[in-house]
Amino acid sequence: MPLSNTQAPAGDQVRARLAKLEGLRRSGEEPYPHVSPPAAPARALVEGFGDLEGSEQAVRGRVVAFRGHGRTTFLHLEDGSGRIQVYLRQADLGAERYAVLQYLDLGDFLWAGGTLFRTRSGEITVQAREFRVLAKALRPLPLAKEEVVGGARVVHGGLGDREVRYRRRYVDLAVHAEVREVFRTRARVLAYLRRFLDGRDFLEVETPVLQPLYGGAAARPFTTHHHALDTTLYLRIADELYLKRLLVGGLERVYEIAKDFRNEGIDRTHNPEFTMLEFYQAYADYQDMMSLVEEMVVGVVREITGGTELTWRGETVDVSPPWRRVSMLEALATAGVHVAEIERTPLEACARELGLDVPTGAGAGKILDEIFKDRVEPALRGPVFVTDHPRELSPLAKAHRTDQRLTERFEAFLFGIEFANAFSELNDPLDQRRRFEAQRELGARGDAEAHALDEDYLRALEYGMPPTGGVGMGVDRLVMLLTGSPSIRDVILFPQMRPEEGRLPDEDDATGEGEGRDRQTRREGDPAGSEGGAC
RNA sequence: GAGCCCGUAACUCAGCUGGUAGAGUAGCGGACUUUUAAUCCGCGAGUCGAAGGUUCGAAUCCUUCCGGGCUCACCA
Repeated sequence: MPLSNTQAPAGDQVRARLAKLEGLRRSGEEPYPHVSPPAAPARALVEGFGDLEGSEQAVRGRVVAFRGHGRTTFLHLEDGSGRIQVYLRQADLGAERYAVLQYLDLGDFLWAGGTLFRTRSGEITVQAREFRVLAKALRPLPLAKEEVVGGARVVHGGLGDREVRYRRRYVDLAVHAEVREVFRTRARVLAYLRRFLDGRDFLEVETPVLQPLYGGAAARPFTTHHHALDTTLYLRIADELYLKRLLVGGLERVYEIAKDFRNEGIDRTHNPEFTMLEFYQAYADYQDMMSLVEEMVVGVVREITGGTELTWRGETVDVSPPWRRVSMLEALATAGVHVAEIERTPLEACARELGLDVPTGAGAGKILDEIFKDRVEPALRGPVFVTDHPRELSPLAKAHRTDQRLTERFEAFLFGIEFANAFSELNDPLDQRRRFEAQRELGARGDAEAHALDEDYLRALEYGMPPTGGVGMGVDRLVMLLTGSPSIRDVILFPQMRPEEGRLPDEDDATGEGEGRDRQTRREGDPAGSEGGAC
């Protein structure tokens, strides 16, 4: 038994629980049975109490509160539906079974069966005739206690350290029902988006995560290597170019909910891997896509909140269509910046005047974007579509039908956060080649995020792609807004963190140095072993 | 990458201008047959993020490092 090794560093609480584990076994209670007797959801019993009072019922879940009173014990079980109280009496269970309760802890999983009743103080409760341990917990959970003070719910305890909450999400989830709720909402958002697109004849597809050439966005990629092909592969930064190849192939409406990977900084709105919804519709342009985005967003807001208002960080907006649509140049003019020419020299002068740094190697479009971000973006409370970006910034967007300096593009903002980006997709292969070449020049001048030239994509366009509207939507950001989460980390179950230095000392001890090393050796030796092995 | 802040028991935190640690919850022991932050009595629990330095003496002061948060920058 490696138990002794685990004990010392983990402290007295783990030690006590290990002792109780043995106590359970000694009393003939299997601490980790394979199955559970059937049980009802806690909420079903509470809500259906009117009809169920006095009936035999069973519940199961995690022990989240425990109050012993000598020959009586009250505890609360929490399952996926909610909480319910269980009342256990020595008189009902018999002295021998009742004594087993001393080996229970907060955090254990338990099944209990008995009569449903209401206590003197009014709480719906199962008066247990029998119980079963379903799984023993060896580490203490920082379970919160709640009290009601003057009608307000006051929570004591819980897990506050954000680092621990993100790193040990299982604890965060186990202890905070509201965190579980965020991820249920996330799932509902995803389901709604699928339903919305499926209902409009979009086909859900899957395209490569590992790509020989990355593209579809301006970003630095993660690089990896395929051994058998002996070739460099990149984790996708976007699936755009693949989806548009499908348009060439005659799939007129496609979408993908894709994990994208960008080798960039991490902050409140950026995680290195994130979920992007991209959808493309043949015979549509960016105006059509604006309408579709409006419809989609108001639909998902209705789905989640029941209304059309969204509140985030103390601000409330109404997402009912139509949203404001403002071109980049108009917005700048409104902000007092009049841009006569999209030329490098006057723009640079303008940026300098505003006290902005002009990155070396920045083209006219980039400078315009800088000015925009500084003067306009912070004031965009939304919902709003910012449209018609300069060509240079949008190498995959079709030139604007009335102004060749611009493209037919929009970015959608809510609360100043950009959550969608869309174009009338560029389907002129010759223009696309020129744009790629311009990007290559930017790259040569040191822009690490310049788009790569993708010959196969150009070849695809040369076969002919219908006029198409396309949208990329940041799902995580959308979920942030829908759940009132201030950080993207609150809507990603396991956000990227710096690796923990080594393993926890007590876990090292539990596994044993030698065993850990063994395991690694075995894994590394495996391929060689199978080559020359018994088979 | 820059600035500010944080890291003390399982959890939430206190520890002033240096004298090697405290509270509540959780845990352990005891009392208690309708409690609900149950209550009452008692007890234990900590490489004070890490390493150096100053000092007779460091959780406390200094330096560096590690990890995190916020703001900014970067990032459509």
